[in-house]
Amino acid sequence: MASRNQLKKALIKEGLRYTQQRQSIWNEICATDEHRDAEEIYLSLRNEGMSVSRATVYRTIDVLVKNNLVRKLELGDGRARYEHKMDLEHHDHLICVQCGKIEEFMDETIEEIQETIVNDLGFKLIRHIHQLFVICNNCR
Amino acid sequence: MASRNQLKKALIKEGLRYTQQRQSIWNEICATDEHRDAEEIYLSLRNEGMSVSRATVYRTIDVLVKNNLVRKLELGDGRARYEHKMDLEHHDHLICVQCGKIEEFMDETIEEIQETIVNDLGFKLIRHIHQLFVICNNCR
DNA sequence: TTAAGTTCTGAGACTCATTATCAATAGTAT
DNA sequence: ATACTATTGATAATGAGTCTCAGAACTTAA
Repeated sequence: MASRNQLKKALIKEGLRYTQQRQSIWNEICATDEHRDAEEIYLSLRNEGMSVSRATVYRTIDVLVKNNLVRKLELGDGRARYEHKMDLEHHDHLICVQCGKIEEFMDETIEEIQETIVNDLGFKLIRHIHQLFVICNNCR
Repeated sequence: MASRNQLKKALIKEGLRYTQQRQSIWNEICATDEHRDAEEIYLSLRNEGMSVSRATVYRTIDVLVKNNLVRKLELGDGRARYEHKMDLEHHDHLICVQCGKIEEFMDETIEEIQETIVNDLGFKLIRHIHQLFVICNNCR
């Protein structure tokens, strides 16, 4: 469920107004656990009769990403996918190179090793991308 | 050093001809350990007086990537970077979000855990992307 | 509640990396 | 050489994402 408060908090923090379009876009992203691109999100909204423009979808997603309500996934195919961050635990992704299905994984040991690698170099870890491209069980 | 034989082998495998342009591009990519984008590689070639077109640079890089002579890096900023794979050991990347500097890392344990995760799901690991976005020691 | 000021929105123009097109050129085989 | 095939370069096209700007929708002050 999309939280109205989380959205409002983010908008206030950015000095932006609370609008119907912004709420709809946030709702739409929270409506599924799929990993959709901006166009898919836009078309879903249009199908539901919402009147929003592509520009507003992109603009709003930017705000949501910046405020940690949404995660942007770059899979290297030129279209970013988005997932809401309502469920709090961090995870990374498995992507089937045949059917495109995306699943999630999380390994505490990997997370720790990453930190160690970065700290040992005297760097500071900001974020990471860890994607496993696979052939899934349905496609073998 | 760019290996002429490796290139020729790849071209034969693909049913393609050995040409001066293709050799120059392969040479140029092997000339440094930097992580350059297609435009930078193209401009270096032009600066050295080679006559190649952007189109040929892109086309040749595709062949090199497909045949494992070159690795393509997608950093999420819309420009792919390329590195030759002359030195055989696998590695992943650290990218400074401030200055853009790219370094390499490798951790055997992470590699093993990845395999385990994928195998336990009954999938087959094809390739992976593991990028640590950091603030490097120069930028802190 | 109106006027004045501000922010949002939508439509479409624009950007920029990459890909496609196609005529001219170069390589290959007979 | 001749005929055939692949390659190249110039440029047009593509497509995801961003920018622009005029009109719409809020907000605030009077």
